[in-house]
Order: sequence, then C-alpha cells, then structure tokens
Amino acid sequence: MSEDLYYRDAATFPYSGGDSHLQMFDPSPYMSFTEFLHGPTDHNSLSATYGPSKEEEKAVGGREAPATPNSSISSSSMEVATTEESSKSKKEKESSIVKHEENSKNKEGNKGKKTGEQNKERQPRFAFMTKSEVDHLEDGYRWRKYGQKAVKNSPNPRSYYRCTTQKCNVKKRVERSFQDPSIVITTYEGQHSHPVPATLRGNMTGLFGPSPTLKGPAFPQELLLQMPHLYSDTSINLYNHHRLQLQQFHDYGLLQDIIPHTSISQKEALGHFQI
DNA sequence: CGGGTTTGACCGGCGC
DNA sequence: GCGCCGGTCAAACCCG
Repeated sequence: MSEDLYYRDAATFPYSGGDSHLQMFDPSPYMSFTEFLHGPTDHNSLSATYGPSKEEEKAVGGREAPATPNSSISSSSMEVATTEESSKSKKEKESSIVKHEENSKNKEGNKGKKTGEQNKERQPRFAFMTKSEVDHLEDGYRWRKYGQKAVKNSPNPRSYYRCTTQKCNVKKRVERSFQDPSIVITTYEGQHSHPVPATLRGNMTGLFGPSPTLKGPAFPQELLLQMPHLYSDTSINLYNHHRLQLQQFHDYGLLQDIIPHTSISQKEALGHFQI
C-alpha cells in the first residue's frame, strides 16, 4: 500500500463551517469499508468490546442516533473562518482523520461480466473524520444520496452518495463513528472529472472556487492540501504538528485506535486553533 | 414538475 | 448451497 498521508487542519471544511484538524491513516486498498474503519473483522477488539453479537439492524429506524452533543469539544469559537453565510447553521467542530488509498488495485474485473464501462475496479479512496453535528459535510460538490444501510455493530447508519454531475462517478460514504457519535467519517472514492459546480461556487468564492489554474479539485486530498493557504498560515504549522500525530496513528493503523486518541488531539488542536 | 431522498429489494462476494 | 453483508438499484415519495 502506498500511502500518502494527507492531513488537513481545521479549516478544512470551509463550506461547512469547518474548523477541524485531521489525522490520517491508510487503509489497504482492498479492505472493505468496514474493515478500513474498524480494522480487520477478525479484529478482536471490535467485536469483543462492542458487539452484543446480535447485530441490530433495526437500529436503522433511529437514523439519527442520539448523538450526544459533544460537549467536550467546544469550539464554537471557531466560527471565525467560516463565512457561513447562512442557511447552513452547521457548526461542525472538528475534523480529523484522513486516509488515503492508492489505486494499487490492478486486477481488472476479469469476470468480464461488465463489458466496456467501468468495471468493478475499486477506485482510490480517501477518508477522514470530522467532528460535526451534521452528517453530510458540504465540500463544494453536489451529491445525490442513493442508499443507506445499517452498519453492523453500530447504531448509526451509513449513507451512500454519488456526485450528481453526470459522467463523474465519484462516490462518498458517510457514517458516524459508533465510538464517538460526534465524529463523522467520510470516505470519498474516485476522482472528480470536473470543476466544482458553479452554483455552489458562488458561496465559496475565494475558497476553492475560482482557482483559475485548477480545473477542478480533483481529489479531496488536493482540496484539503490547498485549503491551508486559503485560510491562514497558522494552519501550516498545525499541519506539521498534526502530521506527527498522524504518523503515529498511522502506525497504529486502526481507526479504532485512532478515535480515542482523536479526542485528545482535538483538544490540543483546538488550543492551537483558538486564534 | 424537476431533482433529491427514502427504503426495501436485489446482487455479488465471501465464509462456513 | 446457504446465509451474511456491503453496496447499489429504483420505485415511491417529498419538497421547493
């Protein structure tokens, strides 16, 4: 697995209000989303600690799990950067982990079932965690939800989105961490082959929008990597700062390990962010 | 009425 | 072969 770890800090999600910092880890290209998030299925800890063995899928009903409003991380102060113009009264607080996967996948769909078109090839994925009250973070693109499923061993459902731009088959999955309901885990898959929709661009002018050179934020990582300058230089320092932490996470490798730490690092981060 | 969401059905992969 | 599961489809539904 190749891993390019990408890390973005608080300002990462300007659209959504974002103050956040992220950490990352890298998953194996083949592991399932779940695995990727929680570690190898056989991984003890998870099932051991969490699962009552019986997966309660019915849980779906409460699609909004009683996420306890994070009281811990107060960061309301961060609203700063965000020029949240309005409607979205989102107050995301923090963000965090990023993981990136290279498309080291090469086995073409053999099976030849699907002629032409896109095989089942798994595209590069990129994930990160965000401390947020809203599940779906605004990232500049338009998404259409095409499914929702109960997540095994988790009270929170996972939502599936697809970029609405035709021809663009970027997908994204969003789910809340079952360990810390205040954390949203977003995973992007594929690369956008087009610019950010003009409509949305309006609000974000100055952020990603008008970058003449860019043909459009290709991959989330790129966006994230760009954002620092867009926001402030302080973030750059944070970048390094977190990078170290991320490295550590990387070593641990499992998100489950990460999460707990996350809360800690977030506090620190906030400290720094408190501009 | 167009575009997005909801939600149960469906499908393919995988382990037993 | 069977059942579990993650992921996707698509009809029904909702909303501006």
